[in-house]
Amino acid sequence: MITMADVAQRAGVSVSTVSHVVNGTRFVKEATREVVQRAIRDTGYSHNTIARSLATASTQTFGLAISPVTNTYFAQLVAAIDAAARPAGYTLLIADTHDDPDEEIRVVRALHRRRVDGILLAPVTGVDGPSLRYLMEFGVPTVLVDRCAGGPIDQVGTENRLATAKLTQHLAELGHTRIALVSGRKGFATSAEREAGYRLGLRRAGLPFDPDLVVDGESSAEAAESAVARLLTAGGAPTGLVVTNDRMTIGTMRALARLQLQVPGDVAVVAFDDFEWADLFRPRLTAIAQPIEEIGRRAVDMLVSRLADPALQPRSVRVSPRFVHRNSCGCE
Amino acid sequence: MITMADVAQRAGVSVSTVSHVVNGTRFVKEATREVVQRAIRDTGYSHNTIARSLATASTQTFGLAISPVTNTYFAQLVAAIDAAARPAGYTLLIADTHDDPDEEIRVVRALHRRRVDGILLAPVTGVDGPSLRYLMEFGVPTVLVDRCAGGPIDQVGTENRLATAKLTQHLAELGHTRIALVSGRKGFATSAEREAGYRLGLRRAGLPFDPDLVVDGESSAEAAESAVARLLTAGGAPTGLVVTNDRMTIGTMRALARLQLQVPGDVAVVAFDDFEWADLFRPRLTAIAQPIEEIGRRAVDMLVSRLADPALQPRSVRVSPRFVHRNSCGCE
DNA sequence: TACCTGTCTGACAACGTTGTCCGATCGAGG
DNA sequence: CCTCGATCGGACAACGTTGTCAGACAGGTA
Repeated sequence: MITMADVAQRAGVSVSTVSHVVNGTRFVKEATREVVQRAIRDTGYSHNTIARSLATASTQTFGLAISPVTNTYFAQLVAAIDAAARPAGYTLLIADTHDDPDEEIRVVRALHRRRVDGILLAPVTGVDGPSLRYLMEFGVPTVLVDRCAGGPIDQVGTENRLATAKLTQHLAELGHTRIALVSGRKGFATSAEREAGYRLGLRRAGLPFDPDLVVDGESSAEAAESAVARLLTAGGAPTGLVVTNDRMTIGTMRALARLQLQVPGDVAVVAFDDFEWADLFRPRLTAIAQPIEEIGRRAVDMLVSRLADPALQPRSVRVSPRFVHRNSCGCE
Repeated sequence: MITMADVAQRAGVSVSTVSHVVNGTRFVKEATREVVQRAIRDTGYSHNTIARSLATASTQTFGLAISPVTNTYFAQLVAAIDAAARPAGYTLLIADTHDDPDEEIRVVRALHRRRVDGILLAPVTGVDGPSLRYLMEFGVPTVLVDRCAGGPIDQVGTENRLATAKLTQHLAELGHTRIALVSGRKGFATSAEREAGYRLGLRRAGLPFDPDLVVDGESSAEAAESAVARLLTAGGAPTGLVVTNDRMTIGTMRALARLQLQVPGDVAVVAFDDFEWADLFRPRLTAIAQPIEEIGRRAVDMLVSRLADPALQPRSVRVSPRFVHRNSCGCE
């Protein structure tokens, strides 16, 4: 492998000079610079990032610990964060937490060993979970995305409560009185917030809260499918469904298809997360669209600014999602 | 940051010893090992991968240059490759080529600068494109995935020709005589292979090839949507459609919905790529399912074995996809 | 005692950069 | 002719590991 020393020798200068022309870190006379640059081209020199990182104690890399495979919304979020990090000069090291606490702490440690400059995390656990404790103990610059765990950590997520309330109220306004919630996995910050929003919506619509109408979809398609099937075949089945993420929407749709139930005729459906194919369903899905680009942008901004000033007060930002009105709710 | 020297001092041993207990690279007396391990715990030492990489000239990392955001099948492939690489002791550095030649060579260079031990690439360009030339020139261990560019490089992909022929023949057997092809982007190896398969299927069914029945979907939903819309509103519209990837299937479905055409009544549809929601469409999509796990596994195996023996002859493997028979073809 | 054979651990030179400190050279001003 | 800045480039010590080469020590044998 060609090193700076090889280039230096060929150019007849020192390695310092080569380093400085590569990085532009100090003025080098035009003529010398040209000689060096041509030596770089001639030798096909490729800069060794590893050595640079060791010398500068910086990798220009952010770790992203998230579970994009269990969650299509997260997959889009990864793309958004990547798009935001690149222009800021950072590469992403993506690690899949599989939404599992044990795996989460393992990938967080792995990211730290690789000396990423900062970590973006969609946490499975809360502030007092091992991952967050680890990150805080070692002072790893961190920002939480999507799932806002609370505590003195930078975080950015969607405003979940009001949005879910809106979904619920919308069904109520259409005359539904038995509105069920397909709830996300216990422990995720988003699940609690969306359930709170559901209750708020019910209250605002003057509807009573019935615990039997809340089923646990565990944030997965499979669990949601069976939970919804059970819900709809039991007595006192609801006429409206509020589903709280895209995976569970798929499960819900599967259950509905299996039971040969028509949407919105037999049961109206509204959901959290608008995904690419949502408008291909018949009828088209009424949904809450999260501002994914904005979340990605804000998260990266936050991390970059924390690196610049570690003394900053931890910030928590909530971005507003968009209500996408289509037909699965029963509106034309 | 805590270093091995700190741990060594605390344990009252040398850094060599610490290194050897960390890596298990030579025998260390039980008692000493325990002292070191407790010092590691007490100090909260985190191994510095950067320094290790510099010393060993190995990063235990594979670069994966692919475009998972423009392609859901690729997104699954990323997960499959990750799942295969992890147990082999490798981390993935994922870089998005955006299916753009300029971006592709840029990310390939970036991956090389980061000194990944090998590269897995779904190439946009061919063997004589800049990326592949670069990789061969610098002797970077490389395996091509999905798009088999040919040439003396390791590669693994799906058997595209026979599979597409089968799709085409299936429609022919159902009585269709005007079968159109929604073709992928020019230049991708897969596009050419699938088009060849379509022609083969036609030939086997005794049907003539009509160039007007081949439209360019450019491997994207948008292009496919307008191409299919144009195709179906023109004179002599086909009664059967062979769509050659998942993105274009979405575009096709959109066009069909827009034109209020029924599947399979007005037009039968069969497609390459089976995706998660394919069974949620009404009717359910008849499709070719690529063996994604196997491709990921094989690709990683190949790269690992090439690392072990750089003198190996380049290998090219094709894996057989599965025909998933549902209803969009008109059966049932 | 002298020597040998294991067994265990320590010193130290890599690895390929960066950045600081210092020295060389040159032109201008006195 | 000498001095003084200004301008430019080189030497070299980090950075935190790994792995080789040796050395220390204990116990056994002659």
